[in-house]
Amino acid sequence: MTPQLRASRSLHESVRQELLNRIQNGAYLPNLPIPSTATLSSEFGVSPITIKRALRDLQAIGAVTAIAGKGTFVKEQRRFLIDLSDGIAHLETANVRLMSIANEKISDPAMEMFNPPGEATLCVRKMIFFAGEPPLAYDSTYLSPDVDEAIIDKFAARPVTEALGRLGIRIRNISYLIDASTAARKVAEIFAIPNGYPMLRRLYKVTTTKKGLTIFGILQAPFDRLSYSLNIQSEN
Amino acid sequence: MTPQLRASRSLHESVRQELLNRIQNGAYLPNLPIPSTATLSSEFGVSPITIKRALRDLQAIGAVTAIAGKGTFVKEQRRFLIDLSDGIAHLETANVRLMSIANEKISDPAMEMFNPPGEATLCVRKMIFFAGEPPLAYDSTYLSPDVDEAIIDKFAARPVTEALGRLGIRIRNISYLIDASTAARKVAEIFAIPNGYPMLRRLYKVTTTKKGLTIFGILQAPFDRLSYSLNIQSEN
DNA sequence: GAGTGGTCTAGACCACCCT
DNA sequence: GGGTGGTCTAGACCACTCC
Repeated sequence: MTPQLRASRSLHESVRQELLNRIQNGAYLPNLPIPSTATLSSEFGVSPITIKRALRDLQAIGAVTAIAGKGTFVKEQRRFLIDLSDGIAHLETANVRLMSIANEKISDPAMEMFNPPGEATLCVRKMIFFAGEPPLAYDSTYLSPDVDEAIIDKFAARPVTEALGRLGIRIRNISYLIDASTAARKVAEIFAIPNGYPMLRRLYKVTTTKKGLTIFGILQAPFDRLSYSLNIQSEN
Repeated sequence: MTPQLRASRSLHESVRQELLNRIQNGAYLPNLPIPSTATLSSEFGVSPITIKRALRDLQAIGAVTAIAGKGTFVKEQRRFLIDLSDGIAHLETANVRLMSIANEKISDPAMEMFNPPGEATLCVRKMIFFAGEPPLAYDSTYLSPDVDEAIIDKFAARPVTEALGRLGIRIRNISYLIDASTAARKVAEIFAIPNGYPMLRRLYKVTTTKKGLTIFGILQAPFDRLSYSLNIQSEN
């Protein structure tokens, strides 16, 4: 019954590779549980601890989700694609859930590229998701503390570019910084992903035609939920 | 001597958080070793295994690098920034090391968005790096198998857009897909990073004015080495 | 109550580096 | 030879879910 383990530098790595193959081959199906740690332990003839180690690595790369008391489930892979070719991240059909509004300084070091204001800003944090699906992204928008109440309300209710559209405010320029990061504790809780899970981030600075209104922010999503496309036509 | 551990859901998480704080506070300095597992074990009053668990998590998020036989070192954080505003990833001053040239089919599922050819292509794989620095990126370029020898040579020696420039071939259109991923075994070895390490990827499709020459490829880099910027001026 | 995954510990062995 | 991190195992306890 003991399957052939791939030659590899370590046992847990071989186990991980074999389980991953089964997932990719369809031997284990999305949204269904894989055999329990105890079962796999006897099947592979290795310690339960080694199985757990392999499963933990599979969680880290987004292949499975473990729920204590229930089992370990194969994760369904479905990525949302945002096109940035016109500078706008189109999310008109998305839902928004406001998480918090607080006075806060912009602290992320990657943000320094945009020369953000040193003083405290008004930070609007929200989740972006589609009905019936796991949360897509977490957005932190930083506004000048003296903006109108009406503007804050719009940013609390809709994604950035759509909020601007509904307010009738024109965009002058958008700067993006796209990078990958690892989920901090709070973000990991929100998305129900392990601490340190890879995140795709888009930092933005939006300048508008409305005097004094410049918007900074970070939109981040688990790496297996979102990607960006971009098309550039050569001039002439 | 036992320091106060942050209230948290688990011991190894508290330890990880405390060590991360020390790194960010400058108590542990870049490129220098932190105390050994045994030392930390007695300092925190927890099992060495728990320390190892915390250190492994810190490796996974790119905070430290462990070298068996030497110690665990704080990783220096320096990210290279590529501007994509004109569609070109400028890498003129970078060095290139050819890794392999082989006939291969394009297999990455994310690539399907570009409708790549189903038949086998010529795959040129190379490292991109700056002198005296750890490798920056790993590029896989897929060419039609019937391209000229001279063209293959240029792609083996230089980054894609620069190779085209030197060949005097004009670009008609570039499509990008930017996402995050986790390092497969082979890639992890090349970069000397742990298996499953977060990677920032840029998939591309370049169409040219030269008849029949369309280039597909994937450029990937460890998440803590590279990020992309993009600036969009609003028309009118 | 039985089964699940998550955590923590103890102890052993290995490969590697440095002196 | 002594120190380092990496691996594997055994065994225990917990919180949770489902029947």
